[in-house]
Amino acid sequence: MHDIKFIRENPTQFDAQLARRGVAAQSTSILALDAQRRALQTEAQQLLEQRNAASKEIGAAKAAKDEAKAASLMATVNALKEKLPAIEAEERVVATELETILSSLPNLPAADTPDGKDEHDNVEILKHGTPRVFDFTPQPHETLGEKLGLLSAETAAKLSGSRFVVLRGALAKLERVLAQFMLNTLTEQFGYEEVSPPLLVRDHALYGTGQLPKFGEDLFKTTTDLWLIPTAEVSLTNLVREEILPSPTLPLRFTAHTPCFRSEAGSAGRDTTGILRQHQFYKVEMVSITTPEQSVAEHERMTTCAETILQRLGLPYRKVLLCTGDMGFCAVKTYDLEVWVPSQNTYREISSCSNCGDFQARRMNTRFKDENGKNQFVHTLNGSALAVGRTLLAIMENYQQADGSITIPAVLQGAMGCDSIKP
RNA sequence: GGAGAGGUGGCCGAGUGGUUGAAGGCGCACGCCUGGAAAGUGUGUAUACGGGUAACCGUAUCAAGGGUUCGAAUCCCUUUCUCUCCGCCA
Repeated sequence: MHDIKFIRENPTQFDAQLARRGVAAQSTSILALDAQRRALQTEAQQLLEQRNAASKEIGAAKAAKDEAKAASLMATVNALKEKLPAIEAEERVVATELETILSSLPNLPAADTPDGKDEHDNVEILKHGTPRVFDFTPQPHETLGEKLGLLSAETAAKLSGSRFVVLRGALAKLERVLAQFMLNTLTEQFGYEEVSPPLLVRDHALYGTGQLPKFGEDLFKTTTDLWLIPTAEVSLTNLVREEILPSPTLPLRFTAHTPCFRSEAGSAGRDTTGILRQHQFYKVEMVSITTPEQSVAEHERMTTCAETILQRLGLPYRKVLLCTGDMGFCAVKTYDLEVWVPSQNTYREISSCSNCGDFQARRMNTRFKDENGKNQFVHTLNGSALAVGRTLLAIMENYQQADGSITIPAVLQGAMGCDSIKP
């Protein structure tokens, strides 16, 4: 949600920033609506002021048993009341219109977010690790999994249709062990609080984190009007909705391991095999709630947390700064981490860490008390550490052997109780 | 799912139609008192929006949204949340 005061004071800058995201100039129409709304509000308030004053006098007159005076005052108030409803109704209409526009515009990009049209204009920050040179043709993970008899899209399709898989045995365990490793790293070394949140949420929670009202078609909705979360970002960020936090408690750092549910409307035909793009997948999510001063540093820290996990798993990755055209709706600035996928001979997204500034905080009405005792909106950040399914896939492919077995990364061998998954 | 009771300021709590943004208490801030502290004592202590250069003024807010009324924390309706009992249940 945008700050109408900011738009009033910086209309040109507002339009210029939106233009960087490919959105047409809005400030003129927004400010016209805003002016109209304020004029109507003032008018309505003046009428109410008169009504309130007269009503008080009626009370006094009645107390003094001056019925004649009371009756004449009532008549004047009745006259005022004829005008009021129309003005109030008009104000509501204008306010709703303004709200609709403001809530459907994406956040303004940070100064250091590069301009660009789509993912091709993203800027690579670094590469970590060297993709392994295979002395055989690396197999895609779904082939490896099927040959091991531990992964089946066909079986899942019988239950649930496309974009689901069934994992079994050592692969199912590896998925669990991976999530555990991620959670332990975040809680034991990086100060995150582990949370087990609801997976079903109301629409106002999704509005708070920006999925609604614009992106409802990407979500699954239940028959009781609850929605399945597309990411734990929704649950974790909304933990502080409508709260006024004491500033010494910031930053708050939450992590959760949850299933995520996405309809993948609009991605028909893309990544149709394997576990890269599923209707349901596990993800370990990080969310930070900070002051405005803290958020830039927190964003770097958060991204480092995700990188640390990739490094410990020995997975080659690159870090990319998203351009304005590829960034999510709420984000000011986003780093993506892309893991090396041998079968595709390319890097694929495995984590996305975003600073949302006060954009979600405005929607959730989450504030903190600053040193002067003033309420200010917090900044919110979220990132994956990591998408568990994609990490599993990356391990399978990067650690595969010529015989179709999969070596277990050293940090997981203890928890797995073995050093490889063999046919 | 059935029956009932409730949701008032940072917290507790009064208040069933008329200067109630809301008594009283706690907490907090500042002052007095004190050698210092405690106790005591005085004053102050919400948020949002609109108007105004400003001091300040206005409007709204007693879970949320509607309604009745000249006037609603108080009456009515809807929604929501909490609690108790019963039923069902991992």
